[in-house]
Amino acid sequence: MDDGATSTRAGRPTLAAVAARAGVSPSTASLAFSGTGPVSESTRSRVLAAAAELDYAGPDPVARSLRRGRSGVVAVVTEDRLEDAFRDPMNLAVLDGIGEAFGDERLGLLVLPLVGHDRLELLDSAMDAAILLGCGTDLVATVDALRRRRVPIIGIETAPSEGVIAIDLDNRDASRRGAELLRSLGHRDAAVVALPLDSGRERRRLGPRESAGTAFVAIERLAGVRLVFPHATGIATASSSVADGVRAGRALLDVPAGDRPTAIIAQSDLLAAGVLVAADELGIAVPAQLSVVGFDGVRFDGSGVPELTTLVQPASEKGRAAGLAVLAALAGEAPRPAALTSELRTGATTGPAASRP
Amino acid sequence: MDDGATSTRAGRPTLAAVAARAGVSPSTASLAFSGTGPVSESTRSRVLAAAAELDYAGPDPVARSLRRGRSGVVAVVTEDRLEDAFRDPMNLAVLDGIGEAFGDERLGLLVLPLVGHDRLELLDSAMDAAILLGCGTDLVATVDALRRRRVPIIGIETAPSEGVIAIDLDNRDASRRGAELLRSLGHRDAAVVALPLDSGRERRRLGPRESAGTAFVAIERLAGVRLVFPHATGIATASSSVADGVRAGRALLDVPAGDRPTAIIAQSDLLAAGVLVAADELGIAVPAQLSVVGFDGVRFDGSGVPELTTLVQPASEKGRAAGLAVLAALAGEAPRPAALTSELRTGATTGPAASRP
DNA sequence: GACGGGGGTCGAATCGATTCGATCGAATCG
DNA sequence: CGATTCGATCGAATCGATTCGACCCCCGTC
Repeated sequence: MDDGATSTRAGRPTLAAVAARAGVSPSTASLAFSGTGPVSESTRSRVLAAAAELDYAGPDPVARSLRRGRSGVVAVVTEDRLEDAFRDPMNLAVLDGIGEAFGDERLGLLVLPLVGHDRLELLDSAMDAAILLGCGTDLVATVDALRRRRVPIIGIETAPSEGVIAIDLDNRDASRRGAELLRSLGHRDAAVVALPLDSGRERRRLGPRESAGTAFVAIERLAGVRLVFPHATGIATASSSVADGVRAGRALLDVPAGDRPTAIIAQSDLLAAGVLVAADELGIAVPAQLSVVGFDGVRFDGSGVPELTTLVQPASEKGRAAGLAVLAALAGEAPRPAALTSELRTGATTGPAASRP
Repeated sequence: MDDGATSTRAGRPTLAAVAARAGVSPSTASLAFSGTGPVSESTRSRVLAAAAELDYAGPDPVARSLRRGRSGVVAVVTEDRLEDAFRDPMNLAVLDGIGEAFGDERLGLLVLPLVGHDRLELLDSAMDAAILLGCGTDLVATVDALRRRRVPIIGIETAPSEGVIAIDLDNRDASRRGAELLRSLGHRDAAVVALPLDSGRERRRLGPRESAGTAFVAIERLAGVRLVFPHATGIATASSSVADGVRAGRALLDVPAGDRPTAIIAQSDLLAAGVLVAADELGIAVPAQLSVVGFDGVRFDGSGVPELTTLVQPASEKGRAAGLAVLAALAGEAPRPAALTSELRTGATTGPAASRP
């Protein structure tokens, strides 16, 4: 049986061994470690001494989890490669908020990028709860798999789904407010630079209507814009990054001046920053000739990006809400969903529409 | 016993229940799921049908781990808050490299930020191996705790330590080469903008000698520079970010022209980018009046940062090497350390030393 | 027709702890 | 002084699977 592959555990002392050495029963030794229940001080120190002699690291987490029915692990499920998922500063803030909410609870974060062909098999890890972070595409399959595991599921900005505790953001309404600002400044229309719309992640023109079931956030934000500019069109990017923003910006702006939009609504600040770079390249003045609205409220301090007009979203609040929802679910309390709101911050990238030449 | 806190598991069917329903023994049902061993096609489908009827999600990962002695989880230990650790693009690339190396092995990444007062308790999670990512400060305590767990430990750019499989980078030599480029361009000295030096993370002047036992990478890179410019001094930043680079840059450059360094060696590209911003603010021309060297080889595409002269490090290679080291250790093979090298890439931010006025 | 072999199935031990109820001695109280 | 209670400890069941060896039956072979 010892094929060398089990070497991980070779020679690891067990609680029983420690108990034997200390001259107590395993149950008492367990009590001494967990701190629960009454154990005399002398016994406790005898057990700890025996543990030290054997170089015992404490109760095996796996065995403990089995017995307790808790693993102390919360999965963060994302549909991106890690590199992409965490390049988005908003996701990082969310992660941080989660950790903050956990506080003293000893919960580890298991990051599960559902990418590749055997995607769902990764969900075969021990977990006490799952947080869906950047999930839009295969939500149904993922949620089903998790539901079968009887694990609380928290969805951050996911399409509503039975049994998923929702942490929502007012994506649609916030986008509408951004668009309204532009309209009030005299803009008659706006082009959209959208977040990735489907799992394919290819860059493409936005159609007149985008089907749901793809990236929920992108769809919602687009819908908000179209409440104000019904014919708004634009480009769906391959990722939320400055580089893709530059590409989209060039595609929209590097055209005869008459065809050029007077305003661009980017669905993230990284994309907006890219659009600004593209405008700069092409000699288009912002906000004199072009207004740009972002989304997120990323801090670009010191990196030369002008202060964006953008919708500031409470990203770490999202994480905190998700973390609290996990704790509540784990405590057997009622589901604790949350709905957060974004705030329009007027920066230096929006201004009155230029009169068309 | 059912205090509501165990609700996670309430009503979850077990393999035994599935077996009973399918009219087979638990052992056979197990075989049907694991695919190991001989099971007739009819039996297998009967078991799977029973599982579907009971909405059984497959064998409990915790119980399986206990029996198998493998949890399928690899811990990534960092000494930063997640937000800070992952803001560094190099760490992201490493993470991605790890995932890439794992390939088809179903291994999840458990992210453990060792921060806060009860730091080490987080290591009480199930794990098959641990990768030390941004660890410099409390290496000894961390390594001890992991060693007691009898878990393979992979250290990425950590100070050498017994029992830690090292994935190293030529930090010292690479920095030396960067400094030599500057010397060959006529620079007589260079100021250093260093990565954080201690866990305190406060910004401060570099002393003439920095003690080891703190951030290993920063020390090594500094030592490399001092092989060429023995009296090099500068500023230790609070974090590797553009914003902190700007602050450090201002502190070094906003002085009477005679006191101003002709060259700055930043220990990361983010810091270097910040220095460039500071120089721009102060009207200092790069590279005419100031040469700047970075480290990492971050791609700033499209964000207006000029092409840095920098030491391009193979970040995802580091991750891949770490991942392979994990796999080797898990397979019971001999330790597989790695030593990677960086390459000097000459960009547009270095030039001949300006003759002092 | 007896025997060997192999595929399919099952029993039972095991992984390493936790925890409930029982036990036992000592201290408290009436 | 006997009864009661409380604190400390122990035994044994349990968590949910995996896996080794045994067993059985059917088939092919000599």
